[in-house]
Amino acid sequence: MLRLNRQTDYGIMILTCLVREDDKAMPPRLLSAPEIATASGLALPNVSKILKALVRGGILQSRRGVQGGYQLSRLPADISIQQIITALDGPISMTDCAGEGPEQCDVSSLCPMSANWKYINDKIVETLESITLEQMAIPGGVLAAANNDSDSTRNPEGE
Amino acid sequence: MLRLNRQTDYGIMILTCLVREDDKAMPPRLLSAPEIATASGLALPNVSKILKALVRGGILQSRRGVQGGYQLSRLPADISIQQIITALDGPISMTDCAGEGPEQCDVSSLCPMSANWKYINDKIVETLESITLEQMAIPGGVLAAANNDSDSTRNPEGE
DNA sequence: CAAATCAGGACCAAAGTGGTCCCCTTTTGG
DNA sequence: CCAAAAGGGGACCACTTTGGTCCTGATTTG
Repeated sequence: MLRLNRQTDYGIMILTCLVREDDKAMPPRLLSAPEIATASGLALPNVSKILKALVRGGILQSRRGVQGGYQLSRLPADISIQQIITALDGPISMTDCAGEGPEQCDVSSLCPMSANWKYINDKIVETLESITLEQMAIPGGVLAAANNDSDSTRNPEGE
Repeated sequence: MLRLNRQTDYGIMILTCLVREDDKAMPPRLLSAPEIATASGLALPNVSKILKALVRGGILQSRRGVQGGYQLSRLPADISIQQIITALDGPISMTDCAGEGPEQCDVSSLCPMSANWKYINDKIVETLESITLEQMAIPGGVLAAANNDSDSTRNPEGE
């Protein structure tokens, strides 16, 4: 089915919640895990686990202690879906052939597909890299961006 | 990791073997499961399972009985990677949101992402639909096709 | 009728995923 | 200086999925 795992799905949902919260409170403040759990409607332990992974992946910044919490480490327009998927699900690699490492197929003599898989993999990464969290956070945002600017993948100053 | 399962990987490998065998024996003959297992270097029971699924998915045709076997049901240029993946791994659907059925997110009120996911999903299906088995069967075939036919080529210095 | 061959599905071990919990460190404020 | 509020890092386990094999039945040929 080529499905990304539920943690990743939730993670993107959580991040879109953060974007909307930031829009509300313009001097963006830190949100604690319990607050984010409430806002997203998900269970706290799970939300907490996902938030930690997003920090490790460089998507979020955190502060400990009383009044601590999480915030985006970059503008929503500078965070791609690809980066989020990589943070929560590891690097995209459709097959072993398509991966980065030295893990060759053991049947590489029979397999002329390696370069082809790499190309396909790159194409998909490219697609996911071109979608930003900012677009994802508004209904129809991805489609609108695709219509407005069908050539270049990123627009300099959003909206 | 967004990886397709091993059956699918093997399936595509098997099909590229079939393409090459067809090229050898120009009046394309039926190949039995044991022959295909030998040609592909995979274990017979597993190859057999995959071949059956490919028949069910309309990629292969089969004939039973003595001298029976399998052959492609269309020309390699008319079989897309997308069709093969669908036959072996079900329809592509990155998230529940992106699926076809009436399976709405239960939190759809909080979730403006549904249309966005569908768009992303379509984009990936489109990519995989544009790659043919014929291209996949020759080393560098996909890249060559992409260079020749630059319908929507991205920046060459993209990397 | 026997042999070859595909069809369908049962079955099980192994791996992966999802979700929760625990204990530790950091920070703030009385 | 200590207690409370928060995040950090894993361990842990139940559940599902996947990978692979095998068995039984249906077709076809000679």
